[in-house]
Amino acid sequence: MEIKPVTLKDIAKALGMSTSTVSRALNDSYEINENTKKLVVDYAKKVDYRPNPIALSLKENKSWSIGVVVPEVANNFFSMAINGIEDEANGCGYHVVICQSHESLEKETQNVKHLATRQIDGLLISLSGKTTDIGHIMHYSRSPYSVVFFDRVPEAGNYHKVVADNFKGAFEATDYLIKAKGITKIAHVTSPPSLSITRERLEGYKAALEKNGIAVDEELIKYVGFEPQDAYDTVNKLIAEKHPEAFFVASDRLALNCYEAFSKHLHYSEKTVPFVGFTNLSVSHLFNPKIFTVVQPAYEMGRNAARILIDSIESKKKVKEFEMITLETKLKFE
Amino acid sequence: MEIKPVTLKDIAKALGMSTSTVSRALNDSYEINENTKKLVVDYAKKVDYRPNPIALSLKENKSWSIGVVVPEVANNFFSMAINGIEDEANGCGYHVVICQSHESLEKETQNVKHLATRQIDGLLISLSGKTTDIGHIMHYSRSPYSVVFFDRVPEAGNYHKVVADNFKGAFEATDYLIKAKGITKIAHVTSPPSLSITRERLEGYKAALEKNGIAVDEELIKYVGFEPQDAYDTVNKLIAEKHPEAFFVASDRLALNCYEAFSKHLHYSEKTVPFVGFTNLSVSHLFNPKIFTVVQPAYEMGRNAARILIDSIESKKKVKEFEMITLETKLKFE
DNA sequence: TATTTTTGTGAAAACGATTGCATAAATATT
DNA sequence: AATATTTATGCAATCGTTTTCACAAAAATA
Repeated sequence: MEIKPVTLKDIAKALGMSTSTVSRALNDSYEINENTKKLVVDYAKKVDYRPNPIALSLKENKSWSIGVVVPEVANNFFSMAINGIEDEANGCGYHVVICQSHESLEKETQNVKHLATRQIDGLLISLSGKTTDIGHIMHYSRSPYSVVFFDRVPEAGNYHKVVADNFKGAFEATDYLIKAKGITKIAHVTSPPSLSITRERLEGYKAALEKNGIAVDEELIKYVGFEPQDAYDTVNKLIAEKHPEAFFVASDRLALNCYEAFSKHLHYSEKTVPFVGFTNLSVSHLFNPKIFTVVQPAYEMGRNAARILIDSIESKKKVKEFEMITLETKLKFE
Repeated sequence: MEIKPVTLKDIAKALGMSTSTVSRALNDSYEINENTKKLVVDYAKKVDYRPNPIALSLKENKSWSIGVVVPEVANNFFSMAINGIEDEANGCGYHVVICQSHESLEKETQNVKHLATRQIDGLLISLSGKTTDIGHIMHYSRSPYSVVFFDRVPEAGNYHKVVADNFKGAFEATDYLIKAKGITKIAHVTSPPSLSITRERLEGYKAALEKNGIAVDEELIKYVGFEPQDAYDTVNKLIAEKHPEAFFVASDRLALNCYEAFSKHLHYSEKTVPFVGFTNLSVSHLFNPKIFTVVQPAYEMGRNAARILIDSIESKKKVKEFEMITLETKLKFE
């Protein structure tokens, strides 16, 4: 049953013309006689001719595919972001190749190299937790304009970036705990300080404390790696040693791990110790004890990142500029 | 900074030989002199030569990519399955192109056609909720051996398939409710009957009832569409009219929607009315009231499906056979 | 009617790789 | 020394398109 696709040559032979004529007819070239055109177009439709995109790619040096590197796919934030990326890219005729760095720099480097070899037209990337510099990424990209960083972005340098307003989101969450709940001793559990999101959210947290005249207690701030056990231990230790009046956990996966430990301390969770997480879990409102969330516009971030990338790929302009988009987070505190 | 990749021709020119020699040297052909080989290989490494996969694809009529069509990416089961697919495929040098049908037959047809046009070497697909026949899928595939169905598979016909043991999973869950909890009035809320998973899980549910000498009450069995509101209404109605002693919801997304309505009926959920869902939510154990789950081996299903597909693509054998793999589910009832 | 212009078409090169075939040079065999 | 064989390399075709160039035939102009 192996079906062999129809080629230009097949059509040319069947119609007794040259491939050039057929090609031009299908591309509606002005040079081709209307009758010939109609003949070709009708026949092509009849045999369900579809141009071989691989041949086109070779000719045009364009793969019509964009690469995506994220730490994990099975993560609410990233799967929703990928959703947005797919929608935007597919709508523009691109397809999307996804790779996972699993928070490893080596894997991330491999991914980027593999994608480059695959002739992607551009790259969307959210950095791994171990990444501190982006030489390996820029080295394999066609140009600095064919890379868009999202969520976890490099600090310095001119690049396309799409991020959530992490500072503001963290500020508002913290401010709310202080203002509405009258809480001052808020633990902040966060990801490695190498990540942009870590620093920005921490700054938001600190700013809210300071604005409300509360001294920052460094012992309430904990950096945690990506092992679930680290999260459990950290929460248990915080509870034992510091008795925080609220928890604010700064990233998606981390929040769930911390929550797990938190929810086991019944004397804590059953009292009104609010638990806030920067997370995109769609079912957070079903948790009990309650989990308050700072929600990132994941889908929109993905969609915007893809939009910028495609614009940049397709722009013929010599003089380009880097775009930076910051999207608002939303408190889900009901 | 636009970097142009090094080609065979570039190397040939630089080294004053023909592209054929360079190609053969890099492919370690026995015909090439060892000195020449070394010269070429060293130079290639120096300039970071990487063969253009698009040119290779064109030559070999092989894209080294496989297509995946699922109803939704942002769904625990599917994102974990995709995880398995990616791992297996990437390990074998393939990349993966993902499309979402959003439970629509039209979208599914578009996706399959688009992927076919993209020259994919094979297809992994989990059918949309509206799909009742697979003509549109087989029409666009290279051969029936280059398609693997997983999770939601067509009933009849010889095809590659990877599924969970839905019957057994549903049977065990139901049997447990009866045996361990002494419950007889169990509501079964499920997806459209066109889906294989719906029918198999329903059969498991019924078989467990019958084995325990409980008559099947058709009014306790509800088919629900994909709108969240349908799920809410169904649960509310069931509670109002039938007062079930337990809920068993047969699919991932559906279970969460039903649970949402269920958890609002405090007089219900606070009593010991068990809620069971066929779901892969990683955080189900954090829910309160408790949610019991029948967990599918999503990662393994994806991995196996990709494995079968790639074996089938790469097998040179003329005589092939269809593979059917059934993996065990796991009760998370602690 | 002779010349120019327009119109429509085909041959061939290009994209980057592989590979069957031809062939020159080096070596082995008689 | 003459022939046969091996070794190492290059030429050219191929995969499916697009596109430049060339060039007939037809139409328009002189």
